[in-house]
Amino acid sequence: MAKQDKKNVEAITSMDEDFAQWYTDIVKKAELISYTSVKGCMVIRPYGYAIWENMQRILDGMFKETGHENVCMPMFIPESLLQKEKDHVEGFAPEVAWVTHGGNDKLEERLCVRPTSETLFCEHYAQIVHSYRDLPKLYNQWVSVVRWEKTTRPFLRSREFLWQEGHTIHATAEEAIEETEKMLNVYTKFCVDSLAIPVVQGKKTESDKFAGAVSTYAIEALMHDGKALQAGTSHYFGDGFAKAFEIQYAGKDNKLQYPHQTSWGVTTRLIGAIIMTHGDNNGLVLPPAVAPIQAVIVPAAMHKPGVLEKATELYQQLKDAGIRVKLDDSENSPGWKFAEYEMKGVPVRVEIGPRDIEANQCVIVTRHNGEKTSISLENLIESVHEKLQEVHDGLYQAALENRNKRTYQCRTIDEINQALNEKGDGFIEAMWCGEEACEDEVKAQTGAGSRCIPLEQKQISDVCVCCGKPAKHMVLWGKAY
RNA sequence: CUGGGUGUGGCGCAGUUGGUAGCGCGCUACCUUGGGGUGGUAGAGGCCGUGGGUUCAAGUCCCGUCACUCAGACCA
Repeated sequence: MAKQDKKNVEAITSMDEDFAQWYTDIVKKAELISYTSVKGCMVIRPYGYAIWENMQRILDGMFKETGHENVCMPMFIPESLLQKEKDHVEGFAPEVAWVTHGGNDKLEERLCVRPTSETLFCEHYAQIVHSYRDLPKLYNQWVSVVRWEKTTRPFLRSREFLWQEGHTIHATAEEAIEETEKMLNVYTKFCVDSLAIPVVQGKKTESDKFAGAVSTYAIEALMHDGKALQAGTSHYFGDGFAKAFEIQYAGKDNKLQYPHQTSWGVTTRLIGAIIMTHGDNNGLVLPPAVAPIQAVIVPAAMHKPGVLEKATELYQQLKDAGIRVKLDDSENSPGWKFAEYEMKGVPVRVEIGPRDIEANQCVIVTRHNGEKTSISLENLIESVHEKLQEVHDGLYQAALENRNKRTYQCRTIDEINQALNEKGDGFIEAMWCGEEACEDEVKAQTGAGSRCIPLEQKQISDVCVCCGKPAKHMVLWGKAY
């Protein structure tokens, strides 16, 4: 038994036993991050950063395709600038970091380290937008921001995190609303096609929307343990920021008017979403589209004549075919390598040894289900492509099944508590009257807060789950990260 | 911010009534190894998060402080 079993158990805490500890084990043992001496600030190690680079590459392509340009704003915001939009500053003030000194001299006005860059974009738009001909501006930036969080967790809630923030400005409200919806769809497509994570699109309730927004849209994902994670947001600002920052343009009719704005973002939190959606007790499981290594070649008996040569040949073939492949010819035993790359979530493993070479074949193992297949070396490239697709589809299906299994439709608060207690945490679909008091009451009594008002509505009942008055929307509720 | 846990070689841990540190993994060298963390021999490596206190004597007791972590409240 026991040797392997024991070592595996020691390597990582079981997710059923302690999900939070399992998560922490994975981020450390898969070498995604390392802690630093500043609370909430982490080193994203090469393997973790490579995942982010792949996400960036894919998303950036999607942004460019929808007409966006990249820019880069400074990281400091003067206090007076942050103050200009009232709701915005109230929302962010409690968690900003301040720069008060330059060298030894106290600054005239303190500078905040950007928690988000709406104010900087607005200041800039006021300078460059004068005519309807200047619109729209479709900007995006890839930067880090700082929010002084109290409780921190790697990827899920760190004090500094990497993200992209899109900021666009349009002549009309219609255009801006269309942009908001378009980017929500871009995020959805990215999560489904690249991360194999199913998401629910919805609108945030008044109490939950972004500080300064008219409306906030979000995609919500359900983690393996039944907790919800906000995976991306897209905000419609109307002309509120434009008015606060005095951005005006002359229309075709030569009348001055206020433009309409949006912003949208996803962060390195998506790496946390991948871990908690696809990971298992052997470690990380990465969706092929963003896996730094898509296939790893493990030679068996690699010092026997011809083995390493053959393995190198396979490596070159796969590499030439555009697959991110690694040949591990280190002195570690094959078994050690198997466990290592499982921990790191490599989607496909290719085993090649003397027996295989003799039969002109190799063994392919898929990470998500451990299935082993012998395939002819003639079909190596096609087979690996097929297997990568299989992993992606398998991951998406499993995540979808978990979500469906953990989505409960409830008519009363008692039903919510019953569902959560009997079946475990998950999404609750229940009706809502639209009153904030009821929203708060549901959370107080069940622990499940409102995640969003799904764009795809269902009629669970006619009355509010809390007060019994006529319902306005179906809300998706859940305990959140 | 509230409440719990933890801080001892690179990592994970032990350290009994206070007497000046021990184990496993990893690491280095050599040998061994055919398919799920291969086996062996010999080495290197720590003043116990940090500041103070009690004591003849502190990893061990007391106070402070910092960090990590877990559960809440808040947020991407």
